Amino acid sequence: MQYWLFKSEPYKWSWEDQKAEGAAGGEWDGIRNYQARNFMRRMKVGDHGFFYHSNEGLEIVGIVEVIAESHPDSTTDDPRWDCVDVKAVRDMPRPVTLKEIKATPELSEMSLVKSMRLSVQPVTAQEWAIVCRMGGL
DNA sequence: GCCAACGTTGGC
DNA sequence: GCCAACGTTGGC
Repeated sequence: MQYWLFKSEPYKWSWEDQKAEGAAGGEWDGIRNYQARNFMRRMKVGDHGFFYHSNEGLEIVGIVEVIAESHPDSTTDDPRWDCVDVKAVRDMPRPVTLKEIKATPELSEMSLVKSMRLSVQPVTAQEWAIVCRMGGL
């Protein structure tokens, strides 16, 4: 099982929107960045990811699960772009803010801190555990 | 709304 | 294949 982090600007696609899709979930589409796409290609069904609100919020608000592996992104005809499907699993009991993450030495190597523009990124098992604890899980 | 960081594009 | 110009992201 691998862990990931998915970023979204809440006014485009929010955690509420994600939850509204329910168990059926939906495509994590619109990614037009090779690095982010390559991470999605490595995802397996059952992998978990954090759902992060960028621009507004700046916090991890929930947990999603990968429910379909990489396939063509239906929002483009360009064959370069693939995406996975994800569904909402649960809210973070207490959202974990970027500020808190930056203030935590054990999380200083997170992509969220080091590669701030990467919209889909890997999270280590250790980072996952720390953030979950901070979020009240 | 600004602007720094950084990824992408395209001319050479 | 380099690199300048350009566009986008995302924190502040």
